[in-house]
Amino acid sequence: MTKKINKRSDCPISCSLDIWGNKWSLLIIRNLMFKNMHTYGEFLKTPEKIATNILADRLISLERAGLISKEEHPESRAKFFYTLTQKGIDLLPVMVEITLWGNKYFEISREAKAIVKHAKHDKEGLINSFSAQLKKLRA
Amino acid sequence: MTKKINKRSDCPISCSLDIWGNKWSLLIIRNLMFKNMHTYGEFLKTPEKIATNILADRLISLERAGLISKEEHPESRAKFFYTLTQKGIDLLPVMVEITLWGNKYFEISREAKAIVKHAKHDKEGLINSFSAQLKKLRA
DNA sequence: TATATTACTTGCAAAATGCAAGTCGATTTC
DNA sequence: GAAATCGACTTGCATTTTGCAAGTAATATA
Repeated sequence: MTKKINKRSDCPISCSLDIWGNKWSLLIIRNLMFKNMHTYGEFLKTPEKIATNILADRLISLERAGLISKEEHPESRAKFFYTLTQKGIDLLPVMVEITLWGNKYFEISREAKAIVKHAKHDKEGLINSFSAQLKKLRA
Repeated sequence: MTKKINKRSDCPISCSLDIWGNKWSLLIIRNLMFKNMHTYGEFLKTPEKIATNILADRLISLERAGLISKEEHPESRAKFFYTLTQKGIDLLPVMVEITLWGNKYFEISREAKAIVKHAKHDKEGLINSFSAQLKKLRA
């Protein structure tokens, strides 16, 4: 397991990276935030193909950092239901800006373009609407 | 040297992380963007203490990705002068949102708080003013 | 009761990161 | 103008992180 996070400095960017500055954490956040995915199995099936041990590790560290929460699945006791905490939901502006930047410099999927379009037209509205939806999941 | 980047998917977030989704790249961008640092030696002296070989590696990969540019130093032929390209400057909104998120969840430096204050008061103005300044450096 | 799902764990290989020391050309000092 | 210093790396090796493949254990389904 990845060992405890030690802050490198008191810079907000450095502190943020200490938590989610790696190849996979923000993709898990993305799945929870924009793709309506909530289970281990769904995260595994993603096109980026995260390795199962890494996924397990990242889920623990994101939970420890307070960005996500692991709860009983409403429909099956064989699964768990992961959601974003408020701290995780608060990454929405970051995720939207990354999406806009990525859109400017890469060929991206139709699905992502829909979010880009919404963001360009009404960024605040997009963030508020996703934020409201995500909060509903945390009953 | 880190090997060639291979895109994991056509998701803008995934593509972005393929370029700068690691512990150090955004800190180098931060140094160029907010701290008026432009040389190898300045990057090394940062409180986060990047290892010299990693710094060299990240500089090459950021340059290859088109986010930074390495030029002659205006004052000495013993140094090089690194600047952000437009692609790098375009990360300003991402960096500002990360800073705001970091501010919400960590104890941060006075210096960073000044940027936070400016961003909260007039985000667009902050971005435009930094953007203009950074462009001037690219003569 | 047998097979399949789901969420992991484990063992090992490969890649990335980190540390300390060394190189090499440009500048500064004596 | 030779010697020391500076600045930007490179190199070798240890540690940590990531990745792959296979296995396990608790539900759930047939």
